Amino acid sequence: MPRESKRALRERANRIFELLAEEYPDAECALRHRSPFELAVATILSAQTTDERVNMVTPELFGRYPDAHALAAADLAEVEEIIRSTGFYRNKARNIVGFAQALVEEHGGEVPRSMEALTALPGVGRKTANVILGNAFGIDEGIVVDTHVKRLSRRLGLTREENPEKIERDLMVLFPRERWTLLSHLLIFHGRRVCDARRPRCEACVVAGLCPSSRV
DNA sequence: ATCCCGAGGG
DNA sequence: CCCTCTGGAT
Repeated sequence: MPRESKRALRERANRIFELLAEEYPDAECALRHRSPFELAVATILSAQTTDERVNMVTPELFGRYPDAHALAAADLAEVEEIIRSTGFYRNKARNIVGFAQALVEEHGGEVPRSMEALTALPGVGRKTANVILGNAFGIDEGIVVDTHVKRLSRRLGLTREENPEKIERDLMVLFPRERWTLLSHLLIFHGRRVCDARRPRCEACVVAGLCPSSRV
């Protein structure tokens, strides 16, 4: 069995992207809020939880603290109480209030638009910054390689690498830049709902026909 | 029992 | 590099 050509691989990869985008039309806006501020805060809260859980607390959170100035002056204990169900709530409360304070003090209350400025802010690492840049500003800086993206990329035969940075490079070559951000969301959605670590449900998978690991 | 759209700190 | 922080889903 001959190895798949680069061209064939790229075509298969982008066909997978299109099928997943069709399957999960709301993947890109699951965390999209009214302003970059809301999106950034919601993204910080989303660490180690689901979008659904974050979306349950954001109405109350942004009802009380509609902008960076309000959140910067918030009472920590109150914020903790509101976001409790998202997990890591003490860290996250400290982070989003500190984030708001940094926005006010260093960026005039606005969310900055560069990877460097974002990752300098409390609670924002590379992954969170990537999501903020992609969803709030349409800037595709890179691909977030979390455990889902890693697992699915390998199962789908998009990479043979193990190292997340090498996986990211392979994916960046395979997909046009304007698909980088959405790709992460699609693989994460699919990883949670269908292609999980324990028992992948190939019979319910829309890209099973394009997947070398599929059992069907 | 185990895993998760992570970041910060020792 | 390894640890901690948390709740919820499965």
